Amino acid sequence: MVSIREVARRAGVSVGTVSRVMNRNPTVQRATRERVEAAIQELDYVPNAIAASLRSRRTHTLGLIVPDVTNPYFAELVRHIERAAAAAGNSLLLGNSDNDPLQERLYIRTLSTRRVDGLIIAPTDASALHAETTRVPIVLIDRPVAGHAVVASNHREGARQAAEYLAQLGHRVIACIAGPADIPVARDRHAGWLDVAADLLASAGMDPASYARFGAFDFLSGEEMARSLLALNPRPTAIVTGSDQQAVGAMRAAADMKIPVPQALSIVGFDDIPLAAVVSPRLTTVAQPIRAISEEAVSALLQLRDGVALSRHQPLRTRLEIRESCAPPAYSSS
Amino acid sequence: MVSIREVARRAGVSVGTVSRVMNRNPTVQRATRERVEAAIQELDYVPNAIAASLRSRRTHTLGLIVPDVTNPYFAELVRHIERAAAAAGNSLLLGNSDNDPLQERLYIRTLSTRRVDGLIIAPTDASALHAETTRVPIVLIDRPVAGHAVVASNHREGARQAAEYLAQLGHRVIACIAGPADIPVARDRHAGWLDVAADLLASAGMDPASYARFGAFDFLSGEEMARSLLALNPRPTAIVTGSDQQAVGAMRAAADMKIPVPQALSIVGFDDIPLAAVVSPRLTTVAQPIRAISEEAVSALLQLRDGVALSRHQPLRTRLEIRESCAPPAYSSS
DNA sequence: ATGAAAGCGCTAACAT
DNA sequence: ATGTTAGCGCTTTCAT
Repeated sequence: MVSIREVARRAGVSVGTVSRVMNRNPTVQRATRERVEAAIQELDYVPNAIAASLRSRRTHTLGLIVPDVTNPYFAELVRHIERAAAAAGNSLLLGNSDNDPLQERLYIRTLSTRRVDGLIIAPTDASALHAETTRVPIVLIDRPVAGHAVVASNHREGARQAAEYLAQLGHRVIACIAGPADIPVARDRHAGWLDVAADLLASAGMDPASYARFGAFDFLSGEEMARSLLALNPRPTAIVTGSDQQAVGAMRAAADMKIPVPQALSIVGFDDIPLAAVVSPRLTTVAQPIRAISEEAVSALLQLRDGVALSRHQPLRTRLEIRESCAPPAYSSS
Repeated sequence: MVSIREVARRAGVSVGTVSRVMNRNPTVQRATRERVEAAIQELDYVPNAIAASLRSRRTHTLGLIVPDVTNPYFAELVRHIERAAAAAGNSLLLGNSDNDPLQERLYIRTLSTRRVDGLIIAPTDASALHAETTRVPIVLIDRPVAGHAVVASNHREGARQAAEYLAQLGHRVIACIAGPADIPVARDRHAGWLDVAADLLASAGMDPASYARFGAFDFLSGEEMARSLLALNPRPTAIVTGSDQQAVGAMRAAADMKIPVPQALSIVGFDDIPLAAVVSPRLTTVAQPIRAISEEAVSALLQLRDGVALSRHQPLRTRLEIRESCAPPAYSSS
């Protein structure tokens, strides 16, 4: 593989000058620069970023750790973060924590070893971060952990929007399919549901807790929780879910139980992944500003890396995307 | 940041010995190794993989370039490849080509610069690979390009299975929703459909070409192509698609046009992503062995890196996953 | 505006 | 079994 020395020799300059050309140092004379560029072309020189990183202490590489790329929400996140990173001249090292704090910890180590310039993490569990005393700049996504910068949307407010919309439609028995009980994001959304549904349920003589389920964010789990909820008496006329995947799983359960959506059951999703707009009926859902989250996370990380003090982050606004999966309850008394 | 020298000093050994311990060189004595390990612990030493890579000429990093992580098929691929890479002690640098050959070429450059040990690419267009005279080992996924190793399933055979299944059910007017016309994978699947549908269509006096559409692999495109196909006279009673996403888009179009699936229209997907099993009706689809593909790609790449000559790859077998989205045609004459 | 040379933190070859 | 040391390919002072 051709090295910087050979380029220098060919262009008749010193290696320092070649380095300056590659780093766009404006002090090199135009003619010199052109000779060097020609030599680079002719030799098809592929600079060694490893050597550059060792010396400059910059890898121009960001690490991203997500629980599961297979979850469309995170897939969108990965895509936008990758794009933002690339736009700023950075590559992306990807880690899949599989919702396992141990894996997460392991990746933080591995990526630190690789000397990434910074880490973006959608954390699965606070402990991994708490224990880690790393010197790598970190920006969290979705979920705050004390002492770390975070970019997130207002999950509780989002779930509350969803529940309020259903209440306005006339629903009284509104159930909740939440994410894993140990994940704050899931708890926040559950809390948003409770803000609205607790009184409604209680005044009808029911225990709000019995109308909530906690489980994974995926299709299967959503389907199972819906089955359990739809077996309740009185049966809920509406369900607020913690993810679009759970919502689609719930639609599946309803179909199996011959409960028409939205005529006999209203369902609201969360995230607004592309799938939400194509299932039948089209899913009404709480849209997260995934792109804004991604871009803000990258720019915050880059600032951190450059030693800029971060201002406190404002939670980003969610937006209720109204489509077809909700309707007034069948026998609404209003 | 603490360096290997400090660890050596603390353990009372030379840096060479510390290096040996870290690289599991069996020649170090047990007692020595334990002293070194203790020092590593006490100092919370995070080795610098960049320096190690510069010297050893190994980055233990693989590059993966996919057209779009947001496509569930590729998301699954990323996940399995990441896992296989991690199991072999390698990290993963991810690039999203966005179906753009220029982007793809750019990523190949960037990752070469980063000195990845190898590259796994799901190519968008042959030209990017053909032009590139890189010295990095490359393994292709899904789609062959002359002169490169490839791991792929038998797309044509898969689509043929799907079409044959529909023919056996009694369908005669079987349409095709294909991927982009310039992508060989899409053409292969289209060819598999044609193998079965051409005669059927022709003997009924129709032009097979008018029952095929080419477009993107996503929901939206599938929906549009289905609309166009379902406006045909005679209307197709079945559709073979190029992806599960297109199939779900087609189901959406059918729902909008009040055409019940599978009673009046049968639909077969391709890939078998998790979504396929939860939509209503559950999607009958051609399953690709994503995990096998991923693992084989990684192990082939690792072998290439280590200078092992690769044996010719056998296309992997697809499997028709029969679920609920197909039925005999409504007015089957049989 | 450019050259010379030190050195980033490791590994690997060689020495003992 | 372990120490010593050159050097991986760059960037970055420091000279000039």
